[in-house]
Amino acid sequence: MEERYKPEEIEPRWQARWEADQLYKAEIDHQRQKYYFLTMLPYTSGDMHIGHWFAMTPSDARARYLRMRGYNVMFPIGFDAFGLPAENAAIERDIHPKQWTYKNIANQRRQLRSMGAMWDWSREAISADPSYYRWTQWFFLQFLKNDLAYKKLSPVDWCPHCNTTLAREQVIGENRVCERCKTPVIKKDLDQWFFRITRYADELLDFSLLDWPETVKTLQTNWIGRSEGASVRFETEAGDPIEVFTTRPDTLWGATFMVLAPEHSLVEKLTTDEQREQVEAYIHQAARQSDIEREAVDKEKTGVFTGGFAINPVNDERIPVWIADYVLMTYGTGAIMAVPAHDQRDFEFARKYDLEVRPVILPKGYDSLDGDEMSEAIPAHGEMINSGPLSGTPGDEAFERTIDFLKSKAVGEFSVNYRLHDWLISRQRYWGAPIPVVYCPECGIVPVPEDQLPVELPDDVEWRPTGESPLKFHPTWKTTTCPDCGGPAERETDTMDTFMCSSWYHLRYLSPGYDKGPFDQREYDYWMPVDTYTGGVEHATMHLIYTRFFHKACRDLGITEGHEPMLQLRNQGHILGPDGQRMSKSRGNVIDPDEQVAMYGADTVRAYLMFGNRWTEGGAWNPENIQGVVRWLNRVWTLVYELKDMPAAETEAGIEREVVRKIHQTIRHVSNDLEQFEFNTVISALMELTNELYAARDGGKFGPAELRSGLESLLLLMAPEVPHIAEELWQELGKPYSIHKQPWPEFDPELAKEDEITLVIQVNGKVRDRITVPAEISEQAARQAALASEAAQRFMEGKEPSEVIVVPGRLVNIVV
RNA sequence: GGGGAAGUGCUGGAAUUGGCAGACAGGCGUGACUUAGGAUCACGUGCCCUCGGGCGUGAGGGUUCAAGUCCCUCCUUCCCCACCA
Repeated sequence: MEERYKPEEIEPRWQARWEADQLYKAEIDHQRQKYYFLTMLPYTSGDMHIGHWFAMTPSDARARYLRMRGYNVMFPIGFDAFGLPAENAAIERDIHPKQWTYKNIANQRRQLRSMGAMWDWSREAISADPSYYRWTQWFFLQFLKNDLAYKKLSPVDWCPHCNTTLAREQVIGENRVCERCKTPVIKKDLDQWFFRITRYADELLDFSLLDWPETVKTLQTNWIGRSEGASVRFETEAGDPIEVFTTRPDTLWGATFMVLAPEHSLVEKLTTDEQREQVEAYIHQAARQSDIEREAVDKEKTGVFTGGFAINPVNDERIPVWIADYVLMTYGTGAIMAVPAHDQRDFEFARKYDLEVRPVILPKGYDSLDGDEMSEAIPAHGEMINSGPLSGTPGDEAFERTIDFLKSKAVGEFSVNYRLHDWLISRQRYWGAPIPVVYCPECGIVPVPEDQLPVELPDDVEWRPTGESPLKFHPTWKTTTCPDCGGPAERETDTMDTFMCSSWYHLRYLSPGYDKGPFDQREYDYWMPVDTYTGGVEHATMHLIYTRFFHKACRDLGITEGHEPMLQLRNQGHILGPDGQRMSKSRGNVIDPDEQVAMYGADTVRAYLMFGNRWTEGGAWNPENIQGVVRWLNRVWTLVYELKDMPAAETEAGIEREVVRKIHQTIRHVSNDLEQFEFNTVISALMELTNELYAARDGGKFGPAELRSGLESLLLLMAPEVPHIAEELWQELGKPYSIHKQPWPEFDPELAKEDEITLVIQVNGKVRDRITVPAEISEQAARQAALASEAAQRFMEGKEPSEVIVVPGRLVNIVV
């Protein structure tokens, strides 16, 4: 047996053995407590970089630890394979998206295998496989059947030259031009599919069942953006209702004008002939500008008077109606009542266009307010003034009393508004799951019957850019017959948002080959919900909201059980390039895991990723610091091989006790830190134990038998983090295969206990002395020992202590 | 503008959650050993000092016997969202 540590020799060997033995296959076992450990699946737009390893290998270590603790752990993996980046990359390289994607999958699979993780490959799922997206389509049909999916007109960014929809990232620069042909992009209304996620907005705000990071909960809460207020019906002079949402109904009497979004449907009708030219010019410009460079924080408010007027329902006052781009069609109703005295945006607008500012709230500290004199809006709450019958209402009753007033006059009521919109799932793209619907001139929208799923994506399409959606362009694909009447019909040519595929992949892992449903109920009953989910925080508001919605919607359809799909969530940070910048090919700072594994071995890379940065923080990849891990593993390796040649020796009782103590302290340390996702201190604790074993050996008083037992404990604690070397050395010590089937070492608090401690002696909070005392020292004895300290006495300068604080086992502070 | 996270040696980072600041590593320095290896091993390494000690966790203030940790004000960096009515 070669004695040098050669990871390139041992790692592939053990990986092959583990796989041949199906060591990590997760099967239902009702005798054991299950643990579903999920890590976000990779997207297949290229090769993996070290950031994937940073996300996955610590998760693997924790999953392995739980397995050794006796849990029946499922740790599955798959590929998120549909979507626009794949399609674009394919176009760039002039290769079919499918071919390109599956080529990437093959390489990613190889890369993932080289990690030595405990993936259960028998549960692999790929979202672009027909056997997978058949069920993505099936979920769509369930939503459609139960009124959770609907169609409506919605604007998209459109390139008039390429004649195609553009995704947000394909619209570039301040002038918003098409990334391909540089033509200015326009908005175009298309009939698209939506999911009613807003129906679940309130439930999604409830995180009581979740052990999730506060940051993610806050991000989701803000994203959903619930605000309470009133919905109030204004009317145009012609009698058309203009519905308005306001969080400040108490300021209704101060509404001196209204503002509509330029896209609002009533603009056309309200606009008078004199104003028409100006209004149309503004609308045209706003359509181009509405999304431009929003970073321009203090952008000056602009707008145009329509010439039309509306009636304020609380006082029947006639107020002018303007349009302005600071009112968004996508929030609320696309129309606001403007109260310049109490809203800063309205105030700026009013001053600019010389509109009336009328104070109707008198906050504490003000005797009176004069609209002409004000220099900014006063948003504070307070007593209502100039408010007709409600004048004099105190601030804390203003909201409710106004609502009551609105109800009594039947012009408004309490209302809740959300920032969250319904989920637009239509994509005018090729590389996605086709939406399983046909359009029949006789029967309208007809769902494809479930027994005809999947609606397969054709391979023989022109996927190079032609100005048409590839599915529309296909000569025959969209031509079909109506499932209802049998007449000629056309297929929907849009595909589904790829977030739809990833909203339920954790369910497909349960039974990836199952063909009677999206998952096998037996597997669901045993494994679900996901116990731990790990991945990047960048998914906080998209994927992680969608998957929660998906689960809740499916629960209401009787498909899933429980209220949440993933109980515990932990996010890792990002690994940056050695230059501290985000890794990118153009910067040339990408760290390729293949190269690192070839250079150092997978175990070293794994351990370094855990050791080098805090997992939740990430940081720059430092090519020097990895040497510490290289040396550590070499030292462990050397120590195991040195054992063979060690002369027999008696171990001194004290030494053995010390090592055993260190082992048990390390068990506690490593166990706690793995539970807490604090991987850097896991590795440092293992290094400390290694150093302790070396020190004991070097003392010459540590016999081979004791060293062997110390090493066995060390290897067991190393098994989750560095699985290959642990397995190899475990075998070298003559222990039975596999170390990964061994139970986690038991922690014994008695054995971890220190006999002696260093008692810190402070005078007035400053450390003056340290003495070694028995660990069990009484408070009284500690106090006496401290007062007896010469150093302490010197600093007490003969004064009497006014107070002596004893922290048992730690320190004594003498206050004089 | 709103929200979130974080500021500790030359670097990555520890600190039992209010109790010895700098564990464990990297780097650097000095030395040992050399058939030179991706070496290895030993010792040292926050700053200042009159060698008693003094000062030190972004800045300033506060609470406390005791603050990296708690409170207030401010500064800096990174991330997310952005006219939210």
